[in-house]
Amino acid sequence: MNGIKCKKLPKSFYTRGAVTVAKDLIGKVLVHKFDNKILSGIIVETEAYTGKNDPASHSFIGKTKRNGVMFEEGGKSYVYFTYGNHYCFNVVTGKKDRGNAVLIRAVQPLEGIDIMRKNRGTDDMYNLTSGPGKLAQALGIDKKLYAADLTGDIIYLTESGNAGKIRISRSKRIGISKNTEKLYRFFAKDNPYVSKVNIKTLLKNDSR
DNA sequence: CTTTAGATCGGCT
DNA sequence: GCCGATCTAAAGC
Repeated sequence: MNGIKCKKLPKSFYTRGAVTVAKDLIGKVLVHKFDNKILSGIIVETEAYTGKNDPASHSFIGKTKRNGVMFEEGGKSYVYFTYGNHYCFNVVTGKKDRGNAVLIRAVQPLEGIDIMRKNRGTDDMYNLTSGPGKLAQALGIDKKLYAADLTGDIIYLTESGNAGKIRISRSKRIGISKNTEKLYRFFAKDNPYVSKVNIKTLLKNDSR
């Protein structure tokens, strides 16, 4: 039972382009009902991936078994497993067959913080959800949520009361090697729960 | 404090 | 076989 304004985001929120949705997602709340408990966090960092125009996107190469849900209409979840250890959570956006998605890179823990600590095996608040692999682990997100309906009751996103107060910055994306010039990363300025970025990562993208 | 290397596995270029 | 929309631990300065 989350107190204040918790209006679920409608389907129409998701059927727009990935870049627009990525920006609008900053300050929204990600909710997962896990083991009959509510786990939630305020989204503070996202990245847009725009399908066939975007060599960095998983959907760039066309539809495969792995990325299939990216080609559905916006409003589903795309969860993928990478580097042998990590799940990452994405929101599918745009119209059918566009292959657009937004990677949720960091959230600020809101509800169920004790469970998140247990899931992550640390008590450090700033290390619970400050990265795409970390937040998936903290919120208990895995392959079972692949293609889940984001307007359903298991995993969904809501409005929050104070979204208007957040200042949004943008930058190049992190951890990719193609199409690195695009400013498709959005994050809440000066928020300590944003993923820790080594300046050199951005410089490295820059110089090559 | 900064930097590097290793872990680890599913999907495919 | 190869590589990745990452994270962590441990070595280096």
